[in-house]
Amino acid sequence: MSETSGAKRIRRDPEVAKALILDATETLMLEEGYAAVTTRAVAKQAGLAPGLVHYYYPSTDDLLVAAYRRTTQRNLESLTAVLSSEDPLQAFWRFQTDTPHMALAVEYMALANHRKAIKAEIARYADYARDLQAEALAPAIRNAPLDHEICPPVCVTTLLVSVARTLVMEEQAGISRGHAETRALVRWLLDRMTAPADA
Amino acid sequence: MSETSGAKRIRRDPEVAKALILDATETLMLEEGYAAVTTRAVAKQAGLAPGLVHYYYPSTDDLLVAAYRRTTQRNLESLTAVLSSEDPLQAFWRFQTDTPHMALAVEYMALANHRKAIKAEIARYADYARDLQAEALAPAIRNAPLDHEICPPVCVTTLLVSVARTLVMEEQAGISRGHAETRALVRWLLDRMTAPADA
DNA sequence: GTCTATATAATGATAGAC
DNA sequence: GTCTATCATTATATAGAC
Repeated sequence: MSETSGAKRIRRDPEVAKALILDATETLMLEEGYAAVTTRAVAKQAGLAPGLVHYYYPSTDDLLVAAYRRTTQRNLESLTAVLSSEDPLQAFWRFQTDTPHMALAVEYMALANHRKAIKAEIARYADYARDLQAEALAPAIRNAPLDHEICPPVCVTTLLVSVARTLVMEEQAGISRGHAETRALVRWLLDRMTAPADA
Repeated sequence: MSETSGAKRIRRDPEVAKALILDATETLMLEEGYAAVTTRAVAKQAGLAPGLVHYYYPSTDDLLVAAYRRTTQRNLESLTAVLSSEDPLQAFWRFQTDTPHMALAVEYMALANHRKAIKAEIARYADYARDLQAEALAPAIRNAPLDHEICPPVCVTTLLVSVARTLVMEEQAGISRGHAETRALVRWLLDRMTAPADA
């Protein structure tokens, strides 16, 4: 079929085209899951020709790794802002329970289990980020309900991320039992922990 | 190609064939993720012809729902055993941190986000199970470190499941930072909670 | 740099032989 | 009940025109 169905050829800055492709990849991962990230779907979502996706990202793994790295970069910037805010612990909780952010993180985690190229990338960043978070949040934990020996800062961040991840994952899956109570508990604990250390 | 490459036709009890198919589905989900559950892969794993899978489970959704229901049935039996054991809270934690069990649960959760037929099934069971767990574990929480008002039983089970899920998910993805400390903390808390109510 | 066209492989699902 | 053969669809990836 050689009917002139095609779109016009638009000359773009390579960085613009790549950004369009990565944006589309992210949208698809969020809305339909990582399995929906196919050459065609990405191209369609981005309004580009399928071939162009392969031009910039030869294989699907290349595309996914590039998308993950950009997300990581952005997350580190958000994290820096969070940790330098007035109430870092509360800001950290808000950041982790932000649905788009955490939902995307969950997709990448699921992806890590099944794409080796991504797995190494994810593990490296996750371990690094947890250390960074624990170190930076430590000063904000002024009034811990548990002894520092039994509950060091890395436990606090691990627990917060665990609960935030579960709340977001389950909400997306239509599960809500216990969520209101758990959110209330975390709010209560964070309020206590961030209160002046004299209660 | 009509070379006689084929396997012999073995007459089985339908229940046996179905069990083989569901076993293969579970194995694939655990080892390669839900995306690896294709008609052909399941048939190969089960040592059966691809056509037979569709004979029992016309569509892939039918297969996945059947597999999920069998898993659910087994989980409820395990849960009953856990809750009637000597130390239900500790047994519950061991059950939730059992890697194959939790890894499979995580795959189904990921699946729920992208297959509508499964989503309803999962949400229904998850909400039901959480209520069941909270109710049954309540008596075992003899010495809670936090007030019952701010941390009711449903919070305890939600938190335990959240942390167990994260530990298993992350370990599978090659992430380990903070895990040892968090496991130690949970052990410490569970020991306190299950101690005689007089400390 | 961008598009169309196509080679190749894998998928879900069905028809029909045994 | 089980298997083989096959169709229609969709995937990754590449070649080449513009």
